[in-house]
Amino acid sequence: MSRVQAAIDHAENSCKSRGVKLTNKRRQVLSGLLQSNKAKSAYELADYCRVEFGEKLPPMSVYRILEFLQEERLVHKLNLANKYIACSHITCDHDHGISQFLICANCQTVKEITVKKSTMNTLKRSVEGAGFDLVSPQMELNCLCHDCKNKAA
Amino acid sequence: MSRVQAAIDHAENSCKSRGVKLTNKRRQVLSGLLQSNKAKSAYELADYCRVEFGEKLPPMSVYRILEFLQEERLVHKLNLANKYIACSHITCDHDHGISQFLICANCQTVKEITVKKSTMNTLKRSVEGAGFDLVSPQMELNCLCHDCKNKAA
DNA sequence: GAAAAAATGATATGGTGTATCATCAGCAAC
DNA sequence: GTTGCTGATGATACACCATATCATTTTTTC
Repeated sequence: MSRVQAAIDHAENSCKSRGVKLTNKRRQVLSGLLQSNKAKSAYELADYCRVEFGEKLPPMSVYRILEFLQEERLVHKLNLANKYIACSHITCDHDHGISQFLICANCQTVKEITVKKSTMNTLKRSVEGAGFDLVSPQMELNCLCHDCKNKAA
Repeated sequence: MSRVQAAIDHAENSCKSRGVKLTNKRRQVLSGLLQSNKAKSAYELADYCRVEFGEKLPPMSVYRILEFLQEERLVHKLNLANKYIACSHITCDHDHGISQFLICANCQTVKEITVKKSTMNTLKRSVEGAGFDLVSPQMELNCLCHDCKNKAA
């Protein structure tokens, strides 16, 4: 079974146990995100569903579906790029920690890494010292992946 | 002399020594950013100039001016909010270090803090371990300032 | 199978940003 | 001083991301 199929199956179970439905369109959008490790925009996902499944899916619906998938913690929104990506921990059962996203500014490849609690605590203290609280510990970092770096050289 | 005026004078000198011109409109846009500690969009700055100076300033020009101000390191773009803010180190002569921006998700107030080199190096190593390079060490953190936190409570 | 709820479609619109071409202001050289 | 160059600004059009609103379809529930 493919990695994508495994993740979708897992998402299916997760939704069932939470009493919500992973409909066909939702599954299609999710598969569009799983099928690559690049961040995709809502409009790109609409295109993907049209091309791949012959479904006409208006952008509005994609946004609603993405919102649903975020609530179910299956998808992250990358505010830095206005794009979306599948959570890399879909197939984990345990609640995962704090995510940082490394976004390649050239090819949009995204890698999700987790931070050490101690580093996060240091950061939190420093933010609170400045009179602020972290709303979301999610950090997005503008990067260049080594593939693109090598091609550029 | 006001804090804003001092910063503008300093920017004026800096531009002169770099052989570029801080024109009237550029000065107005910069003052719009200096005059508050909130991040502002290009369109908000256009409005500010219209109201404050009676200048009709098309958004296009604002973007060009912001680009110029960024090149002169007088202004930062906050990609997380699609807004702009004056560099808090305009009046420093020395080259300043790595900036983190704490952005209040509620009121848009921004605080620019600098990170310890050691923390940044830890982060850099962890990013490189994942096969990426940091393009810009600028980090933007989604926060809630204590003012807004207290009001909400 | 009718009423209620959830999901999706259709249309319009707003915010951010860029591409392109035209115009204007300052300044150098003659 | 006017010709021509360069940098700065204006005007128009458009692309992309996102939301508001109302209509329609599908699914549950009783």
